Amino acid sequence: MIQKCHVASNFMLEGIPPYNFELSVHAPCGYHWMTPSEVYSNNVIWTAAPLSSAGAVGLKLEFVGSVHKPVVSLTVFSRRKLASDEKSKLLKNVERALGLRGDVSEFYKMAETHPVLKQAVTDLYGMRGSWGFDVFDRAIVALTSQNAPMNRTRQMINAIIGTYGETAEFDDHAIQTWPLPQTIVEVDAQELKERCKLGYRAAYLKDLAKAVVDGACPDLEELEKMGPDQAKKLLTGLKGIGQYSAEIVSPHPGFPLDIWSIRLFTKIFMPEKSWSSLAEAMKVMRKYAENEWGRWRDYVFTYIINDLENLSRKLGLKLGLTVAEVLEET
DNA sequence: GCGTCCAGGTCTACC
DNA sequence: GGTAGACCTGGACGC
Repeated sequence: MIQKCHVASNFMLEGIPPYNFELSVHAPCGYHWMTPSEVYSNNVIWTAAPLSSAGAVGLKLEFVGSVHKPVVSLTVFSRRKLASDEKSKLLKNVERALGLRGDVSEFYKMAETHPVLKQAVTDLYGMRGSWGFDVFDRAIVALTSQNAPMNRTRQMINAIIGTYGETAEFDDHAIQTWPLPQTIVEVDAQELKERCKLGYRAAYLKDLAKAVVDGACPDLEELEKMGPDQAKKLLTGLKGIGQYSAEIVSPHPGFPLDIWSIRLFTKIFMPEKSWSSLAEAMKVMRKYAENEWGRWRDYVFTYIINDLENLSRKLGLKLGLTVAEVLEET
């Protein structure tokens, strides 16, 4: 559905330094920040998000501060004036996705203790690792990442957005964004499977949409209020969401190891160890991440993944997995 | 052009 | 609690 968004509201968002806007919102980990069709140019990003009550809203974010005094000017374009609760939820979700209020000084101090982390922090100074608008789009990314190489994940995501997504027309841009869960609930599972090439994931996606609509799956704000364990337990209780997906969806720190990232992390942090099985490596690496980096383990994950090329070049690490190689391999 | 193999997370059945 | 096999699809590869 196309929403012509004429009504504009402005907000100024201040962050905790250091903050690098481009590194944080421009294709983090080779993916989108909010939606795949967003446009980034010279410290401005045009993107969109789906609001269940008001449809797609256009978002223009312009970085008007500096790394040491970060300020983002946000303009929200909607088809009608947003109610105060809609505005409040939208602002919370955008601020969370920007990671503006996150203080990373403790992480940077911790990173001093390991040469690889130290280098990654130097290369990506001020980057945040947050992304996504709410629980449903994060869950779609998690579901389509299961059992699929990156190219196929992109293909499924593009088909879902292209077929059932919302489009916001604003400020000379037309940005496609995620479908509302209410839309997916109404779609026949077989149609979803065939049109979006989802395979067995179609049933999971439909169940998940129903869970979001019914309230069985809370939004990110509610998940944030829960403890990390409670949020994870709730998410893994949903059909199609296992440990990996729960760590992608949950707003709490996680370490979403998959088949190729486990090779990468064990190579960097446990190069001397040999493994009897992949399952063993996963278990040990997860425990290591929790013990060594605690609440910062998601930052370790994001910084390493985003800095593969630099780390290979500057530290002479034979990771065998630059971004290009990972994309090629997957 | 056709057939085969591979990638990858979760669920289910079974031990 | 641990593990094997099935679930889907597109792309790579060999013939």
